[in-house]
Amino acid sequence: MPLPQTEIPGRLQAYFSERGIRMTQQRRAILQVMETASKHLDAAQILRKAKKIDPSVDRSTVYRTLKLLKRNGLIDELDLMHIHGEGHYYERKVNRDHIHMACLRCGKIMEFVSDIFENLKQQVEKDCRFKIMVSRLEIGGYCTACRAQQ
Amino acid sequence: MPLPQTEIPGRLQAYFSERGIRMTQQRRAILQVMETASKHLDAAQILRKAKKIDPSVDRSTVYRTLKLLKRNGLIDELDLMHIHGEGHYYERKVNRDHIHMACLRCGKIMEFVSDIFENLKQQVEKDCRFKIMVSRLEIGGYCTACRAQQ
DNA sequence: ACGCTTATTGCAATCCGTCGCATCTAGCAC
DNA sequence: GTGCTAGATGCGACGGATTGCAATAAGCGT
Ligand SMILES: [Mn+2]
Ligand SMILES: [Mn+2]
Ligand SMILES: [Zn+2]
Ligand SMILES: [Zn+2]
Repeated sequence: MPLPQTEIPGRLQAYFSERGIRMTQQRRAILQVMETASKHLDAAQILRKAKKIDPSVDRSTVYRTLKLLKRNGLIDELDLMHIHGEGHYYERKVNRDHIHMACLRCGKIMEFVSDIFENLKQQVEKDCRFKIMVSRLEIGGYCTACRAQQ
Repeated sequence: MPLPQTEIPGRLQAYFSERGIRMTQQRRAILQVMETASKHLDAAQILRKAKKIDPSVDRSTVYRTLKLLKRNGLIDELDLMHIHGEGHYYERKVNRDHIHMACLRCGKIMEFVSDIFENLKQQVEKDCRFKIMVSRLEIGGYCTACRAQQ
């Protein structure tokens, strides 16, 4: 216990303690990784980063914690159109939903916020009488640069 | 060779011969499964069904053929919000794109066709100057029935 | 501070998808 | 029909993700 772990708990840790979800050294490490990630980490990257904080973190704990975060709507799970293999990517859920676009040629990932997307979700809730908890729109295609060079 | 295999080739088989893609006994079986599927089969189900038509079909051939079909835009790959495990589901691509909704409580999968979805894709193509090849909108939440019984 | 209870963890076994390689076969030229 | 050749297949090995289980530790009551 080198440092007082309670300072700057971060939003994810705060959510855990509010909800009475048990906090462990391993979870603290994984949460910190997710909090500070610039974006779109896969499980292997998360494990590697978490091990740097707490070397005892095991692969299975990473998966279990990701599942927990997902269940609580704190992270989103993405395929990114499986551009780089079959695995999944994770990112901290932010205020506004965004669309992910993946270029099938150069592999670049782009994000896009759209009011029409919000309208669409409202339509689904109304017309299908379906209460939306999580949504994911992924698009594969060709980015401007790649279209230019054919 | 009990039956003449060339009759009623089906659209997928037709596409293959038009494009000069080699047709094998194993592919014929897998394509037949995809053609006749009512919907949303995972790889294990596809393998089992294909084996009934041609017992020699191997797991790896199923995956390789699914990848081929995907590359050619003939099938869509879905997560269905990972309601039943982490695997993927496959369905024959039809004329109009549709949204998939998965009930987090009863597991029911619903489909929905929406003009607003089409508008949204047009917006992405225009505003992001991105050429869309494939898109996938999946929504998790609660269906009418499950909302009723809370 | 200490002990109790129960959720969480690491580990090993297992399951599922992928890949390299030797063999086989579809499709074509004759 | 026969033989040729590139492409496809089955098989086995591999690597990533999941799960059961015994050991561990978080958090609470005292
Ligand atoms: Mn996926
Ligand atoms: Mn569908
Ligand atoms: Zn690109
Ligand atoms: Zn339901």
